[in-house]
Amino acid sequence: MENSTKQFRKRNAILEVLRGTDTHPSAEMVHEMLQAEHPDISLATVYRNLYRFKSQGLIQSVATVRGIERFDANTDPHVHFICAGCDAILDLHQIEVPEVLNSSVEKTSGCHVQSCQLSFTGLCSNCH
Amino acid sequence: MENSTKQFRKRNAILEVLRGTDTHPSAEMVHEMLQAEHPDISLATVYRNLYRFKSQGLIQSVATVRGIERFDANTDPHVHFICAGCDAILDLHQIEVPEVLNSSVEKTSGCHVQSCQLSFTGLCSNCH
DNA sequence: TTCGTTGCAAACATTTTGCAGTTTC
DNA sequence: GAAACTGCAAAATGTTTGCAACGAA
Repeated sequence: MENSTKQFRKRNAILEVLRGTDTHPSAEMVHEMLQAEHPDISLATVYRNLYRFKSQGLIQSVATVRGIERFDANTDPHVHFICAGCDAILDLHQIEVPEVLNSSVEKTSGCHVQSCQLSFTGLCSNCH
Repeated sequence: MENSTKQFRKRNAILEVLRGTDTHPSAEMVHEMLQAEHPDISLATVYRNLYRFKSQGLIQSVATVRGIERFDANTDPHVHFICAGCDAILDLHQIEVPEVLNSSVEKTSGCHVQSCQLSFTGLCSNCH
């Protein structure tokens, strides 16, 4: 399977859009961002491939804002800020994800921890 | 406005259901939990009142699991565990919400922070 | 020819809304 | 009578799926 063949051009374009942005877009935003290069791409294809990438661990879903799922090709644990004004999702690379707590959670709860999400909500600099 | 009058019986019942559980139910779960006492309650009423409570700050939406919003009448900051197996949401009272980071986030990002959410994902004790 | 990918349209699930009927003040 | 709450059904929204067509192996 060679991923640069025509067969996978659209699939790759979707992944590249996600990898080339830090806006944590929704399926529809990805679709819009592809219009210039792939005006004939269907929203169903975007959804299908986002689902596939997520299953493969190539991307992650970082939040659901106003009922809309938002995606991120950066699967390293990192912190997010979600703006209640404009629905922007920003990366907060300065803040550390408290994964050190994972074992503490497992001990006190009996749960098996796979991941840890930390996010802040408020108004971004454009909205306040 | 007396909240025990007949006019508000259903509204209060919805809030009481939420206050009496720690299962972080969805709108439909709340609706089901009300069937015994209020078999004639409509799902629209549940949705309308959940929206109202949320606007009033009486409840909060803690997560969207498989596209379904989940609610919590406990609005104190606390940590959640979300089970990928059975979709249960558990409170992790032992772990502290790192709100101390709020000012640090504000300084480094220029955002105005209103709240901070920390959650862990994995498998609960019933699912592993 | 077999398999995988796509576009389109239909289906689906969750949530919201318009409206008429009822209760409260 | 005005305002608020509710049930019902319809609408709206985001997402998934069936199917036929096409392209690659």
